[in-house]
Amino acid sequence: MLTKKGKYGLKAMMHLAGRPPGEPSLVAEIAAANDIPKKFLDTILGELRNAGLVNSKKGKGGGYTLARSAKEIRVGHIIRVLDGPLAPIQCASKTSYRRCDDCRDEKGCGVRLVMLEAREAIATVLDNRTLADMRAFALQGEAEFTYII
Amino acid sequence: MLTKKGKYGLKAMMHLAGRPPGEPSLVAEIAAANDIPKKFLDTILGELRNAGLVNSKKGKGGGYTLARSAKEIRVGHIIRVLDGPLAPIQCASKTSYRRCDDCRDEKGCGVRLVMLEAREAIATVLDNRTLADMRAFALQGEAEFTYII
DNA sequence: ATCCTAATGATAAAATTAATAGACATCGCC
DNA sequence: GGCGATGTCTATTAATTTTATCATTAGGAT
Repeated sequence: MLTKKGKYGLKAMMHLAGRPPGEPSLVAEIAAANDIPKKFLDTILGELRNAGLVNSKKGKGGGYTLARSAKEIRVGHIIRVLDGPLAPIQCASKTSYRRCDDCRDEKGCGVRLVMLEAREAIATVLDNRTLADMRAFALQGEAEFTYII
Repeated sequence: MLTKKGKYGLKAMMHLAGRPPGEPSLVAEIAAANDIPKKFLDTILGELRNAGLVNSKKGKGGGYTLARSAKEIRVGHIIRVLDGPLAPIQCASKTSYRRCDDCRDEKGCGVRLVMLEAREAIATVLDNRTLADMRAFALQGEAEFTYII
């Protein structure tokens, strides 16, 4: 399960992806638009900046912008930064493997082997979907919605 | 990420799957064999029993057994019982959907749409893999291991 | 220089969830 | 009835997540 941090982060990134490139958004603005506690969002965007996914500018006319085009930002990357590894279990993670302290014989651990499959499945989705895809999905869903009305 | 509860539960189920069908295992035995705190395992097996995945018998000669054959127990089921929904976000869950309180327009929520894909990918793996598969994996990994030696 | 704006950082409080322990009840067999 | 096992209930501890408070730093405009 994603934490709220992860969810908020994704929403904030979506928000940024929806602005004309280069035009910064204020944290307060993003927070208000997405029902996110402003201060929490501050730290979230801070982490995303440290990870090189967004840029920030202080002072008047400042705010946050995407560091790259939305096409070049993968959903999996955002989630790893905010919520940690995608794998259901650390010994099945590729980007941040760690041995289980319990678990005598890792090679013969069925749990791990199944979780490797799961990790693969998750990563295949999340590392191939970009912010741009996500945004396109949203607009499409939106359109279907208004069409029905 | 799985919690320890989930991981311990899977390991315990593997343990049961490895016994001749019908022959009960003691909690103490399973706990010792897998480095699981006995009391914690008690409650885990309790939940698995309530979910109908294992049977228990008290008194001498008692213990836990699988409620069905290992081929008929899906990994996804075990995880759902112990750790909750597979979906990365509740509004993307099929078995226990819940709306996000934030999120004005669910239809047009890109995050949700991508997470629906992710959920699908995860469930495809975990709902098709059974305890028996997991055990087969383990034996195979084990074999490769000893082969290398 | 000074003032306003906005991000930054450090810290800590509150809330939630996860992980474990203990004591006692219950059940079933011999 | 006594022993060997699970079952239940409660409490405690630890870890993590979420939010709030307050002070700081940097940039731009006047």
